[in-house]
Amino acid sequence: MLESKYDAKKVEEGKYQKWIEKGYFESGDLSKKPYCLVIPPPNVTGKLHIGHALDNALQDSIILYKRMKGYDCLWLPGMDHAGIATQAKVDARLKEQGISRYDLGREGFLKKAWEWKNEYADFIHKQWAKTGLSVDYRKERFTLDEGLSKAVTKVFVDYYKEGLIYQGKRVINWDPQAKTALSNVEVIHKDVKGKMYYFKYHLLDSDETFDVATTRPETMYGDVCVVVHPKDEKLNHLIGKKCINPANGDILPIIGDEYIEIGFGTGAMKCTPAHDPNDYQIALRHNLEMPICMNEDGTMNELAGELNGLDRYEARERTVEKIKNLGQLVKIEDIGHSVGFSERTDVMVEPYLSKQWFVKMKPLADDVLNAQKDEKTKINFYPQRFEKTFTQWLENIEDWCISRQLWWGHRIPVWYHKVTGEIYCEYEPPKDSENYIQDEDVLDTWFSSALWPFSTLGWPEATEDLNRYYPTDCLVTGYDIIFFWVARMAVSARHFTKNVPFKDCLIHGLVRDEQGRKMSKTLGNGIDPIDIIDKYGYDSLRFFLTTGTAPGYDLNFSIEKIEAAWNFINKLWNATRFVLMNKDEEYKYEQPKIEKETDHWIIEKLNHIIDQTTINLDRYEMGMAGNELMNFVWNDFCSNYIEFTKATLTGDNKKEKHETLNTLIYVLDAIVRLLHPFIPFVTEELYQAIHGEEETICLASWPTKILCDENKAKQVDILLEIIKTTREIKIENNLKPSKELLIVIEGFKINDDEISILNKMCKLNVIDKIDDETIVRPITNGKIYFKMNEIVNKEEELKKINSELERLQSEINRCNNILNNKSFVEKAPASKVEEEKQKLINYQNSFNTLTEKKKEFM
RNA sequence: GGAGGCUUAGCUCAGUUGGGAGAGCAUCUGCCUUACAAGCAGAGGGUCACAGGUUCGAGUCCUGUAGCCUCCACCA
Repeated sequence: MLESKYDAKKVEEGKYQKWIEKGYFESGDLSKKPYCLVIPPPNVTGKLHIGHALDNALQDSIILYKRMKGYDCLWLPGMDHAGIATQAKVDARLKEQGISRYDLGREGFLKKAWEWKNEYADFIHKQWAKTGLSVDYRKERFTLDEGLSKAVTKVFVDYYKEGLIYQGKRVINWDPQAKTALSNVEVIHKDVKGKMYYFKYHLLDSDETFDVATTRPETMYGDVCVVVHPKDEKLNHLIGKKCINPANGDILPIIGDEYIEIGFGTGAMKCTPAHDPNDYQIALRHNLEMPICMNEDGTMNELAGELNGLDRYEARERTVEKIKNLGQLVKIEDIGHSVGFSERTDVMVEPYLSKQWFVKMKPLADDVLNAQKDEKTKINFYPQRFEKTFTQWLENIEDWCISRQLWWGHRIPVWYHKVTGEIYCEYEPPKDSENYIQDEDVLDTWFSSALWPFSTLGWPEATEDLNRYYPTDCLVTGYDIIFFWVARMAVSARHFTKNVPFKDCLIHGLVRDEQGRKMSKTLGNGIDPIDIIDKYGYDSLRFFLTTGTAPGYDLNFSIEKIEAAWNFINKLWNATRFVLMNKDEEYKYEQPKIEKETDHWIIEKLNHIIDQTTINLDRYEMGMAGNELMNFVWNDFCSNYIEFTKATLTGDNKKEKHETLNTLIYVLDAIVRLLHPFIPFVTEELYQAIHGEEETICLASWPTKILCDENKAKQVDILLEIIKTTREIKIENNLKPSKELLIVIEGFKINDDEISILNKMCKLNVIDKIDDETIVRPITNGKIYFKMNEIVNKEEELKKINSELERLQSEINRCNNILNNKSFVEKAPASKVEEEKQKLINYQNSFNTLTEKKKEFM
């Protein structure tokens, strides 16, 4: 017997271990159609947050649903080494111990990093277990696995040989804390308050001066010229002349370039090719020097003279001071501008000239864009609008800087000949390795993630898994990593597998806090999913996460809604408890016969909800599916159907009672299965309560419909009208709910079953004739007379009748208007016209009923 | 500068081929009724941001306006 309250802790304990032991989540049943998801691999940097919980819950719901639908489901788990993020964490840990990675050396550091990885992988596994992830652990992968590393090497070498990877000296985004290059997407632009410094520049051998503005005076030590627009009438006379850099007294040529916008700022711009991408382009055009004035850690180098070794921000202040002392500081303006920060370390990114490896993205992106134009070769985005985000990024794509000056990651498979400097780039290291030095850098972590859907299945080997499960069916991820990951997977999959990496891409939003703010460490408003699970259970959290919002939109965390989910589960729990406690020793479940009208009614509702849930899950509308299910369970099943059955369950007829139980259990079982993708743990508990502990819902199939008679079902809708009307009458007339009312029904043939239901549900009995005080209420195709022993408050009743008549009149007018509208009758679908006609008849009936009654009060 | 989104009941939000506005929470009234008081039975509450248009019919499609939000790109 189930306890009277749902206890999530008890329910969820131990189930996952059992499921895993029994191998319920293992793929490979070749008799079924394959279905495959690969998990977006979490970084081995820390605990999983609520965003992971959302992402995983959605995937698990899809997988559970598909498994019940009879697919051979592979949900492939794995983790990402997360190069820069993990290295930063390990660095921080070492720092606590008073050592730096340089003390350990590359090998020693990597050992520490693997220790870190194992520790956090363990942590992540525990969290996955708490959230019931139905993944196939036999297929688990890690991005630094041998197989995946092989895939990475192949991709690099092939790209290189095809001329799609090249090495080049460029101004890239430099993270001075991690001391590595970054790609464009790893730079977060934030609006910050800054200062614009205006300096007076002197011409060489002349008294003439002009002003130059900059936000970064510290880069002046890397300036090579001053640029004006050749058509700028105020300034173009300076072209060809020379001026003096106020920061260090260098002589700078003044050149003309159309990059400058006339009228913007002072019209003259200082040019620092090694520390600004635009200046770099100018320098290329004019064949200028590109001196670097900073070190890798963001301090100044010897070019800065006496400021050598100072941090870039301090150097800025000192430089301004210096120029001020020269009397050449014109003004300082407070401005707001956008500055790039490193996504991982959050330090200000320094544009920095350096030699890096790049992927030529344009031709690769074009292949994806072309494939996207064809229904047969495209990725389907849910919601669709994200396709535009995806394609627009690909259309404007820039080359991808893939080398990172880190140790934790896939080492670049490039060797330089010690003597000739010749590049060796092959799948295997050079045989005469003593003559070569391998490139020190590793690859961007996203380089390996970009291969995830196929490298995890064994590519480049032609494995059975790859053959069977690729392309994968769906990828579930947040909109925040469409550029980082989704687009790059699409690119590498198109190039190397000539296919999509996944057929569908379900995009979800972020989980925000109750006020709709982004969760962040600085705000301290993050929600640890484990805390919620401990308090309410995973099922409540999951129901909230999967049904709390429409696809693609952010979800505000809401403890209220978690509680609402808990309440719902508790409701389901108690409904099950009620059904099961009515079983007696002689009872044995049999397929229900569906004879009573109420049985037809609930089966019809069940059929409908099976259809709806299926449709909604097929298009990833978990929110709609969940809400409709909840309404069905709560209203149709609990409030109505269970209440209907009480009439027979409390009676003496055992056979009838058992038949009722058959239907109850039949519907309940279907409900539990329909809800399994949403609330996996409690549905297992209830499933076993129904079928016995040796059974498991993990192997159950998706419910199917059975026949029922819609006309019989419709009778029950009228019965519900009677019940509702009666309850209203009681409240309106201050009658105790327990008081029995006697009624006469016209226009509706009621049977004995229904009479006992009425009596049970609203203390109502049907008689043949009433001749004293009555109230009349219309129902569909008929009316009810209520026998009132107390004297009816005629005034009140008349008021009610009048207002109801008014309402009916306006409804009648509305129907008439529509039906008299020729265009409507001609153009609207016949069913719609018929519907309106039927409504009109009902309204008129009701109107007549009340008009008649009104006369009695006049 | 480019793109996308939002504006619906007091609050948080659903509303998918256009066919009479929904949920949860909150509020009010009445109930311990053989599961559930974290419950049950009722009730109130919305010119669906604004203005046009298409249509027999618009919360839903189109155009414009206003406010808010997000992403991308950015000028020293």
